[in-house]
Amino acid sequence: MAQPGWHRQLNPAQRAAVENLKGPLLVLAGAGTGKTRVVTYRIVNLVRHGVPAQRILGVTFTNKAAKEMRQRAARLLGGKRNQAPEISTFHALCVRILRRHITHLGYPASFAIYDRGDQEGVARAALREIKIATAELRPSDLLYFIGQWKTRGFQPAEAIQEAETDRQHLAASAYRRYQATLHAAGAVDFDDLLLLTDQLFCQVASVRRAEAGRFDHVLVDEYQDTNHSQYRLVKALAGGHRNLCVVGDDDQAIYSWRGANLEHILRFKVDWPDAEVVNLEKNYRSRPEILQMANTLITFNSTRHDKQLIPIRAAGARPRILQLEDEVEEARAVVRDIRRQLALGVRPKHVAVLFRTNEQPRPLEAELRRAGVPYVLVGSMSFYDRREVRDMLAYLKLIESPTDDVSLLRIINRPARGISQKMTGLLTQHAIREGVSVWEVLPQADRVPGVSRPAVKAARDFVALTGQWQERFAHSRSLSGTATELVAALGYRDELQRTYPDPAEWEPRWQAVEQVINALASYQKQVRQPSLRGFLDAVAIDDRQDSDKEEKLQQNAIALMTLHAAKGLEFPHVYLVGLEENLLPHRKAIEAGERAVDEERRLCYVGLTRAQDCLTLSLALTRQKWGRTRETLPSRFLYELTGQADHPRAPHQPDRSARPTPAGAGPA
DNA sequence: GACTCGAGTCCCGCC
DNA sequence: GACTCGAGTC
Repeated sequence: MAQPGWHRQLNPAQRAAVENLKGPLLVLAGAGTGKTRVVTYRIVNLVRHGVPAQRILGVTFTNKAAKEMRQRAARLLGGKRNQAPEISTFHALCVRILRRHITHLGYPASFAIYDRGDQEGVARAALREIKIATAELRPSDLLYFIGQWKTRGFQPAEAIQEAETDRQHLAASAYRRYQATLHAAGAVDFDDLLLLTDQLFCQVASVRRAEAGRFDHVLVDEYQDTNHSQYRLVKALAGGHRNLCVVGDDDQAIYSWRGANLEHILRFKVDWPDAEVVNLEKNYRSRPEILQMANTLITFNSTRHDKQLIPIRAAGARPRILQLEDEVEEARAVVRDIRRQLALGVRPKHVAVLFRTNEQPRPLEAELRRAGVPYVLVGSMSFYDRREVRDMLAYLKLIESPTDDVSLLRIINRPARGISQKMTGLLTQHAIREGVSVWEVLPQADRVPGVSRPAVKAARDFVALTGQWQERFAHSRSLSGTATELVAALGYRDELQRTYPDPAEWEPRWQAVEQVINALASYQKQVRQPSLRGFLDAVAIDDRQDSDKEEKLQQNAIALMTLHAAKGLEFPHVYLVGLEENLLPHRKAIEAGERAVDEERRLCYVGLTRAQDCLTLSLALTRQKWGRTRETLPSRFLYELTGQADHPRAPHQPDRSARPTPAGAGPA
């Protein structure tokens, strides 16, 4: 068979990964070794060899990755829509599976998906119900514990067994309550999407067979980031045909804190003994000087597949290290340098500033604004946190799933309709006692002791109103049109104007409402069979149709983002700021011990390997922390990556008098 | 029950 | 520095 043109563009290792089509395959791909290209070409090659595209499943972790892969595959396959492979994130895949089969687990098919804000409400209520003072355990702490358990696959019963400290015991019993509340409300949280799908596959063999039977080939990107449930899902989906290809890099495992287990990629050969292994080491992205730093740094980690990134590109500039007085000076120096590059003709979109924590970009933003340099802060999802947006979504959620108590309680008196907090409290308590949702109590509010007559009427009116809009949405030909009518009928705009007389206050809030409707409009334009539930699912799993962030990234602007958000991306010019002890590696990681610091080192490694041509590292000698100026210490990673640390694993002795002279360090 | 005020704590990262 | 929480006050 004649080889298509792209075949010649692959090196032997890549070709092996693309051509070996049968059975399990592990592709260990370092940073910048053409991983995405290999996955996409492999899909294309499968289709060339007669596998129907829709029988191929590609799984990624982020929507961005899924979108990119989908677009590339479509381009190479000639873009026939009915010929598209199924490429989605783990979460999107699970939502689709659960929508079809979740009734087996006793949840309604119209289950709501709770986001972080909703979860906090449920957590708070759970703590209150079992009489745990928030001083002992705050809702956010509880959610942290629950997240830890869920991403490791623990049900409440197992969590109770597993609990050691007092706090863990409290949290474990609150977890049981929390889960019961979700179940009663017909709702699931984000982690449940994976957990329940796994549970479904275990308990209902016919469902597992049906879902696994939809595909002949499964490909998984970033396999080193799979958690317990994801690992089991992959096994369940690929166990029959065994045509499983996983791609990953153990040196880029940076998500253990959300349950990712490096073991999964390290033991792939044990799980699939007949697996072939392909190593991709040739790096097409970065200059050798950058790779040398990255290679040197990562050897300080002990548990890893021993491999090196081999540079393909010609020599370039040596990475620089800037040392500044404080974080404001650091921001100034970085922005000054960026402007210099821009003046030389570098395009803004080719520059990224990377940092460890979300408080770091503040001074950078200030400097960039002052300098008039266009920038985009990637990953801060403030829009969907806004009160007005959450109100609108709560209305839509309630219309879609009336048993969703969190949404109901959010808007039952917004705009004010005479159901006071006290009345709501009585209704909620009654619902808990009866073991039903608040929605079911409302029509019989008169039977609840203490509820006033006007409140009874208001409750009934509210039920009627919701029912009416359920009807209208059910028969709606334009979701955004109906939503516009809903907002008008609610008098939401008047309410905003009443609450915030100053136009500077209410206008942006009103615009937020309009943006929800815009998002709905763009959703129904993009999807073949739009539904309210489909829109809410997309919003919940972050598959934002209006994703203006991404548009901005395409636009010509400097990208500001965390190291975690930068994974998978590349830029000609990269600035990695804040290379200080307690920041990178983060204080919490240092306290947690060596393994956690290893993950920080991988995080730093991810940052270094984002750079194609120019890499600049920086640190500040002092930094504001909680309102006080504190002295900092240079990051141990600076000593390691410049080859100034003893090897391997020299005990790190932070010492201000023995400041490193990291090559090229000095004021800008 | 709504309010102020001071103490104590603090967000590391995200689908 | 910003935020939450609980004590204390009206």
